[in-house]
Amino acid sequence: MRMSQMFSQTLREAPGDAETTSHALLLRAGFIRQLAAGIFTAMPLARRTLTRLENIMREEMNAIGGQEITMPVVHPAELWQETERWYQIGSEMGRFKDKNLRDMVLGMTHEEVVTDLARKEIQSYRQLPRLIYQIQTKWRDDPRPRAGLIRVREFTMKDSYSLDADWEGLDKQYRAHYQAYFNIFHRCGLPVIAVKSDVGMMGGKLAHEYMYLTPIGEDTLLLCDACSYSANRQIAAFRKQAAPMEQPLPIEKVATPETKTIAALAEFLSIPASRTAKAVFMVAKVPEGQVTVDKLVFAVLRGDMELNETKLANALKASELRPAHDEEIASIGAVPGYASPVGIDPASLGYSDQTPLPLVIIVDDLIPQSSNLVAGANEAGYHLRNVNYGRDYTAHLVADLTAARDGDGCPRCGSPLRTVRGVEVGNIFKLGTRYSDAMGATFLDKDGKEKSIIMGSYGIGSGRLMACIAEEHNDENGLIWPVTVAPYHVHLVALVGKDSEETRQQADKLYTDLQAAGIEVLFDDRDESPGVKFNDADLIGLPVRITVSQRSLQQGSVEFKRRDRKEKFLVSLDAAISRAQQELDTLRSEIQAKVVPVPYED
RNA sequence: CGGGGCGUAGCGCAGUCCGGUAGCGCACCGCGUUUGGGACGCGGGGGCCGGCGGUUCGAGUCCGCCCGCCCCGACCA
Repeated sequence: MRMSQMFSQTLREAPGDAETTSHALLLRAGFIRQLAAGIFTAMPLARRTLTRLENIMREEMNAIGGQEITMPVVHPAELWQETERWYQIGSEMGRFKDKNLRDMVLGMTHEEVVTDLARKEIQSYRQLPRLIYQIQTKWRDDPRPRAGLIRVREFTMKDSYSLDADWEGLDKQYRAHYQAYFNIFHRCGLPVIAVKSDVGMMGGKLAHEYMYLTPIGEDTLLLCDACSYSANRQIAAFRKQAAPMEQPLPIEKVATPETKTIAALAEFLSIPASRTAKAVFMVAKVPEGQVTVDKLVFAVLRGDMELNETKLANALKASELRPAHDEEIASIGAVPGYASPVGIDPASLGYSDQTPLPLVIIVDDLIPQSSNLVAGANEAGYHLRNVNYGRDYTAHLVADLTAARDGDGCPRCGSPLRTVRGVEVGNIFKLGTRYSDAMGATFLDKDGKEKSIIMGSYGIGSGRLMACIAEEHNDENGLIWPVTVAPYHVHLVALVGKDSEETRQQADKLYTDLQAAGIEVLFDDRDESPGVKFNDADLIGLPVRITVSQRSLQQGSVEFKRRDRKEKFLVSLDAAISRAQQELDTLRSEIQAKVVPVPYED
């Protein structure tokens, strides 16, 4: 490609709203342009990188038996109603009506369409296992797009779906993806870790997320350096420090003026926060069939713990959670700041006039193991000492509700956990029969019985992957693309002075010869000063730069420079092509050395 | 959805407090000079100052409503 002909330009200054490195550099180097919040155009350079990423994904998917298909972006709503996700997913789903006023969905993922395909195509166990995948546009109307390509609304995803006759088959395909995904990221030069994760809106049994660790990440992960336990904070377990059980003492009401927070209460009574119980009120949307019911949730945690909303939502099977308003709290007779489960009878409350919302009382699993806690008295300015679960109150549910924190004990080995931030670049889910049951995707097994197809789904966002690679590989001058995903291999810079027609001709010839040798070249043939050309080359970040100038030609040579190194060196014109091949091969083998088997962690 | 910030030329910004015919740098076009780390001279083009409404003789500037974009949080893959 001749830069004089290229559609995109570089920018000297990044737009002011680009705050993350990858966003600013991709904009400045002319890779991406924004159309609206979370909606971007891939310009020619980005398009080439994306194609390379996607081809790596194709190779790895094909290697584990994947067959590429393309499913529609627009789906009839009926499919999503069959699985009830039409009712469970909120404003994140793009919905519209076609000209016949039929409800339609913009695909945010493709389980429904795959399951519909499977129930039509698959009749026999002889047709299983299968693995299909596509690289397709998704629309998820995220309430808050951010950081350039890291979190967007419209994006391209490689999504694959496994279909199996038995659970062993699913496990096999899941493990095949587990390694194939590491291969993909490693071949793209992106270091990642796999962590156990929440299944979220996908439903299903087990999930891992592939995390690129970076401070700009929006997920918090807990890692154990001792035993390699790793999990998203949303589901991370940890060893809770249970206090020794004591003989239950009689309840005692104490005046505790102006102690609306746990910290204030603990200080006022001179006790550790772990001797208190904390009340957290939320309103949960809980799907019941085709309707969603709002429920007031009264969650009780030990005072030194923090609520993990994902764990709470999972325990309640809630699709949405929000903090309750004070009026809602008051409606059950609790007093905000001094709320207590004591004296609130879970059985007597329900769909009554006093309580517009049905109530669910749920306690953290540490609470039944904690004796003589201080809890609210449901009266402003008063608390109760020696409150004991079971004796003084009970709950509808007991579950793990608390968020793991930095330094908490690893659930496996007890060593302190460490928190890091990460961006999720891929995920794998064991869906099981969540979709095939709902949509009647069955097959006839060997034994003549009709069974549900067992499914898995697996995704990698290509734009986010490109952004993470940009975030990882750059310096103060610009991007530094791994050779496997660089838009071109070589940046050929021609420094053509006034009286150097020969330089121009040599550069043109080298451009043609490099391409003839199968090397992809970006040729800076523009009428620009050397400074501009070198700065643009650094900004765009192709792996190898070759400079042709009168100065080097006088020695019969051209100048080579690797983008990731400082050194420059001269190579004779005759040897330029083979040296370029050699440099690229070296770069390729440096990356290939990182593509290694990764032990499976369940 | 809550909190904060910002919308003036392709990009970065000034001008808004205190109303009086819209500016700077880069980029862009033409001519000439220049060519190893963001050159120089001369001459040019480009703006419904986010939108609508109001106040005023007069609004980029004051008032109201709306929209868009960014950041933090909630949420989410």
